[in-house]
Amino acid sequence: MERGNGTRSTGTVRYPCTKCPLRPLTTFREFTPDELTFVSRFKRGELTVDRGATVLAEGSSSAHIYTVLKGIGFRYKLLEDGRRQILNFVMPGDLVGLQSGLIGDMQHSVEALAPMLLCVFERERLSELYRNHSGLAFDITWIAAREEQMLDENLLSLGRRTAIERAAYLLAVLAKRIEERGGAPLIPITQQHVADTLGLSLVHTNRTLRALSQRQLIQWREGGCAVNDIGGLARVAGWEPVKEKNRPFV
Amino acid sequence: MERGNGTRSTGTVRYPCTKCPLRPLTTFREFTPDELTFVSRFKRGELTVDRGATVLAEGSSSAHIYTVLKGIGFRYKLLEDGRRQILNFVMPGDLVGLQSGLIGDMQHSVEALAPMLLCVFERERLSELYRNHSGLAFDITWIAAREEQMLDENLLSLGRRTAIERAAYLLAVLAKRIEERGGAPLIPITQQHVADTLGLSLVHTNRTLRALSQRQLIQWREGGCAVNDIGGLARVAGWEPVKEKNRPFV
DNA sequence: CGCTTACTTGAGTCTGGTCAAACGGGGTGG
DNA sequence: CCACCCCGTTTGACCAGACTCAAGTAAGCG
Repeated sequence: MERGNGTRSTGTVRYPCTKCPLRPLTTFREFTPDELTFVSRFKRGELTVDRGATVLAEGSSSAHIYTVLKGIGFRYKLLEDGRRQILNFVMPGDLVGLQSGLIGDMQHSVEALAPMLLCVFERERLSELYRNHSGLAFDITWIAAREEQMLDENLLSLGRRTAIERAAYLLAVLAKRIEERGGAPLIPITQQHVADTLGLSLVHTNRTLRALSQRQLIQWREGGCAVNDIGGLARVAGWEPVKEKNRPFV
Repeated sequence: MERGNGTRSTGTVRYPCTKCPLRPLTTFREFTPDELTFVSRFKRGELTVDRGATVLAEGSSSAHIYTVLKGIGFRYKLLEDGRRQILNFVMPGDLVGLQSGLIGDMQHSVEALAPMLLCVFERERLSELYRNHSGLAFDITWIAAREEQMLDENLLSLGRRTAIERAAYLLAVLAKRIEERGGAPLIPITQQHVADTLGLSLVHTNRTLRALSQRQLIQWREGGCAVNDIGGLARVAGWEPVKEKNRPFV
């Protein structure tokens, strides 16, 4: 049950907000010049996190809030005896640490699945944002509500879908989200991650994934899962993907 | 699989914000006079919903947002074939319909478990709130983040807890939330609701609840579940209840 | 009194869990 | 260069927790 600790470093700012790698993507909305100026000052630095390293740990209360610029991570919780549940995955445009930023301390941990680059904001200045840029404040709430929707979907999955439906749903969603962000069609995940997301054992997860492979819907490779047919997966899961557009981000 | 449709009526305003039944509870924070004035104007009416009636339906896009004043409801989603998953319960102080208010349409339904009284706000005026009362805007985000935390816990439960742990966790949380709001120590729930929350079959839920009864932790009565020992349930679940204080609400 | 709703209980089945072992690729130290 | 090890994946055999089907009970109601 070894979980690496890797590197976690704050380097120089390589991406000023004016060159934010998110803005070109059609998934995301535009900023007004005014907002852009504010956000530029709001940003305090960048954080790089290696695969397997921890971004935020349960119980800690970070002074920062992050926006994912690159890479993929996952949020998870542990039970006393080590059972792990992955709650959701975070991708470019998602906020990390909002819960601790607002309520106090983190009730979950975040770990990088693929090398991540995060934009750092100071939690202290959040109220300033709320006071002076209600549009951005609105966006933050929007993002929180969107996360809530995803969690709702995940709960439906865990509670009422069969193993193969769950797996199909998970991979379809991940592939879609990666695709929307212009990423390669390879989900950098191990079967242990899938198991901990779906609430299944590793062995049964493996058999379930093989079943999906045999139906030509996915291929398992070194380094992750290649999705051949998002629509096919969605059909297995009984789920209808909806393309997301003009999503806000900060 | 019959699910009643009941009554859903908008009556006169019985509780002006100055006499809001939530404010006396220690769980909730105080308003500033300024905020109180604004919220009073923000409130557009009250909505009464019978037990079993629908507050909001999946797919609809309501022009309103609600705060629960009295009663208990639950949010749920359905799969094509009728499988139902209860996502969470809403209680006094919780916001209902925020997702549709921000993002567009509801991705889940809300039904009353015990007769509900809700405070009605217009979605249109939300941006006004964000512009002029950043404190309240902050609170709304706080509430959304808190809901996220609860969903995280529920996911952990569904994914990694055993049947009896899940049941104990659910009942402990519900009892605690009801208690904090000054309610009677009786959860007005049927075993079918419990089953649909825990992702279990009705039969297995029944056996699991009997096990909790035999351990003297709960008693099942006509009308719901009486919790004898929240701490005991929490211990079974491997969960630590944390008392919530000064929770914001709108 | 018959009907419905909610809870119980029994019996047999099956999905998914556990234990155990093996395989294959990549890295490392001898 | 090879032996060894580690990690992630794969497979088999067996077990158990949870599901389904079926039937029965008890309380509430028109």
